[in-house]
Amino acid sequence: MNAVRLAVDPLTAAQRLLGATLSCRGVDATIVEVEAYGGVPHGPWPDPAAHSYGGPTARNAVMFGPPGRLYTYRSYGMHVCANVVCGPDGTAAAVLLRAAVVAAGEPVARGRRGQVLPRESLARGPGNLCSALGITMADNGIDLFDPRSPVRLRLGAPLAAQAGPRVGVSRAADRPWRLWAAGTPEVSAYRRSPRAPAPGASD
DNA sequence: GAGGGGATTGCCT
DNA sequence: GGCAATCCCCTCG
Repeated sequence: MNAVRLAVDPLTAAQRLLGATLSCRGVDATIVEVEAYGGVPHGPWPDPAAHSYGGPTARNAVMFGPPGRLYTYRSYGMHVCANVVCGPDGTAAAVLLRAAVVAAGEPVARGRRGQVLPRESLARGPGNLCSALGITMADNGIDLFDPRSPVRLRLGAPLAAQAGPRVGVSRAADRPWRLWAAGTPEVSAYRRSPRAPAPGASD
């Protein structure tokens, strides 16, 4: 079981997910950009920007469960974003998948995106990644290492990573928990949240 | 039961 | 760079 390799802190898990292959409904994609998220204030990785910061709720319950599961949430009412749960069972942590390179099933991915796009844009951005792979809210909580699952994850040799601040978060905006594979054009553009305090302000 | 916010995206000027 | 689209979920009364 590869899930044990994710039973670690979110930043280490994020590093291990760079270069991993995600397979879903006819498309294989190599993960090239991720963001680490932690949990509750008094847990091992307090993170004010994480959905799990306020404790378990119906929405974020999967984040508190065992590693290797898929945590999906709806963003701004229209996009689905996918996370890989990490950390030991009982802790809250996850890694948001922000961009991937489509390695197989490109016509399927193009059909889902429904428009003419350059190859590197097919799964760039967390919402677009889920769209290209066909991941929906119904996939929340599934085991990514179960051969029967419609969404599968295969860990490989991690890629060389660069780090920077997370995109779009309004709290702990300067924490460098966004990792991407050096030199790939598929990584999403950096946008600071409109609600984030000025750069350099304390968490 | 109502109200507000958000780990986004693409199109507008 | 600005902004609208859109839907849970969470919080509060």
